[in-house]
Amino acid sequence: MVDYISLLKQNNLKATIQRTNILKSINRTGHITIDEIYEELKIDYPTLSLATIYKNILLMVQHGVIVEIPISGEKSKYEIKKDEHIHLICKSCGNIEDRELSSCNIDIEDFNIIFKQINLYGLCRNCQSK
Amino acid sequence: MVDYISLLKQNNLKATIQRTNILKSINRTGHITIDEIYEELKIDYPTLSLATIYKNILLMVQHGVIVEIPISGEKSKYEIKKDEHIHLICKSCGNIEDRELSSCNIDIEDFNIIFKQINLYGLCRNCQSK
DNA sequence: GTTGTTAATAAAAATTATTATCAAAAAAAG
DNA sequence: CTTTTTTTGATAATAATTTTTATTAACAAC
Ligand SMILES: [Mn+2]
Ligand SMILES: [Mn+2]
Ligand SMILES: [Zn+2]
Ligand SMILES: [Zn+2]
Repeated sequence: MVDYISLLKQNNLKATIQRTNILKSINRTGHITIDEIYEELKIDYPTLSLATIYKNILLMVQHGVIVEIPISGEKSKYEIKKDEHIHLICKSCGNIEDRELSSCNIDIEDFNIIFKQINLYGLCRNCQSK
Repeated sequence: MVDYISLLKQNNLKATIQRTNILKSINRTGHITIDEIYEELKIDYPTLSLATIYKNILLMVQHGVIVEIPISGEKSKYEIKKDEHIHLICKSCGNIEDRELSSCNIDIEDFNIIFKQINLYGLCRNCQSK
């Protein structure tokens, strides 16, 4: 279990109940859209405003707590910031799986890389056997 | 110079003046947003409708003429579909540069890759020396 | 405990982005 | 040339996102 309060404080953000709940949703699913967070949280927390989620997602991205994963043809998903890794995105079931970045050696000249975003689209193991 | 008429026909799309102009904009800039296409084309072609651009961009993506490049924190750009390559995206000047995919060896098990999307964010040569 | 100060939230409004509708124009087929 | 099909432009409708405003929560000073 992750300590969202410390995580937020480490990144100079106050640990409000809204923020910790957003992080809980993100962490539970691994990768999730803003709409999905809203749908999920408003069950237990009906007064929560969608605008608050947008605002806090943006804030937490800016403060490096979470990262955006833009996806071709659909809405961005968000995940807790962690060691760099790549995404295997299944075109059939939509599942997103994390994999080691080490399976991908990159050698670029004349460019100072700050961060990498590697999405591989295809069929997951499950969907291959159907 | 690219033959947009053949390109469209090869992909079972009729070569309208709107479509060839959209492709011309995309090709001239390499990578461009929908808004930028509209701003650019309406100078020479004031009656062109933004809805027509949205409609044709979607259609040309579906027919494999162009591809969407989703980018963290900003609007998607589009480019002519060509051999797979990676993108070097400068966080300072915003420039997008194509590079060979060969500089990146990928070795994944249990996943059937259909296509790859590799964006490297950082500083381009120009912006490094500032 | 009350006040003042600040920050965060919820609700509402405004703005922006995207998609749908449909008549007119253009292109293709016959 | 006439009919049929496709595409476009204009506009309306919807959806997504941002901004504004009013309310509430937190908390230290009095
Ligand atoms: Mn991930
Ligand atoms: Mn490119
Ligand atoms: Zn799958
Ligand atoms: Zn640059």
